[in-house]
Amino acid sequence: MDFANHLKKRGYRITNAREVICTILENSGHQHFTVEELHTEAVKRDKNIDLATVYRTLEVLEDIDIIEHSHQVHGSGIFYLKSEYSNFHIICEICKKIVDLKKSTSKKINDLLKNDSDFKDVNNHFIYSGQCKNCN
Amino acid sequence: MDFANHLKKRGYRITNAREVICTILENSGHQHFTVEELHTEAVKRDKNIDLATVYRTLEVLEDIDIIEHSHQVHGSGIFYLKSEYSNFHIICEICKKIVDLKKSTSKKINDLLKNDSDFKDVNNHFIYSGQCKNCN
DNA sequence: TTTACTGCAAACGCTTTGCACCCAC
DNA sequence: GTGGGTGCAAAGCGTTTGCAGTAAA
Repeated sequence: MDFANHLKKRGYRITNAREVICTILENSGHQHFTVEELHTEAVKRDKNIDLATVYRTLEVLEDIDIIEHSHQVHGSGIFYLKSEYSNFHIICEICKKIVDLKKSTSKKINDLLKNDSDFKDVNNHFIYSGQCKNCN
Repeated sequence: MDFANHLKKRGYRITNAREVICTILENSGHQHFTVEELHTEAVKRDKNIDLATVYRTLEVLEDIDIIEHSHQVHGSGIFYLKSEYSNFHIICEICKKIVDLKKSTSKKINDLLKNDSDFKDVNNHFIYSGQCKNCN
């Protein structure tokens, strides 16, 4: 679970910005972050960390398979720890809570798409939205 | 099928820009357009039509339920005639062809999402992507 | 010492908006 | 005549990039 070490092993340098962002992610549980949120957290620990650096660090962490990102239909990208338990996500338009869908659901959706359209490697980098039970 | 008339009935004015865009859409079959593509077509018929006007006209046509739009994960929005036969769409990352998924598939996906997450009114305004059969 | 990484600022692509003029009604 | 619609230009938003300076190795 030492992300900085993963970076090192893969030939990336350990810098303060990267350590800060890794620490935030390591302690995040399985929270979903916008880049802004992550930047805000990072700045609390080092006020010089730039938004561009956050973007670049996230790109690196995605490259070494620590995190993944998805896109919302409206609004910014969402970053979170890569997990073997989930693929697809859904966000409540009202309370903004993000729910991870079960991997089995993701698989069923991919199968449906494949059978209907004959496409392969269907992209899952977007976030469904709707209204959750509590908001109805 | 007279979109300009629909506009009138709903209290919107008929302007040249609106007529031009309606004509393009009426003759489009069930093509999927980016705003750029639609603007390029519109300019062929009246070189003064502005991109902003295209956006505003599309908003109006969506309001009166003639068209719908979806978002790509990367790139611009896609506009098309509203249809009772399809909901979800998938685009080939390679050849850019857009395929309409069967409404039954859309429904099954919505049901899966609903059962897994307990969300309702699941958004379908995005476009899946993948690689189509011909491109593999 | 070397060059990967950084902060900063500017540019990106798509979309929306403010405004004064114009024309459909 | 009135105000809804327009073209134009500028700004918006999230993201990416160019660059010269900095610091990890």
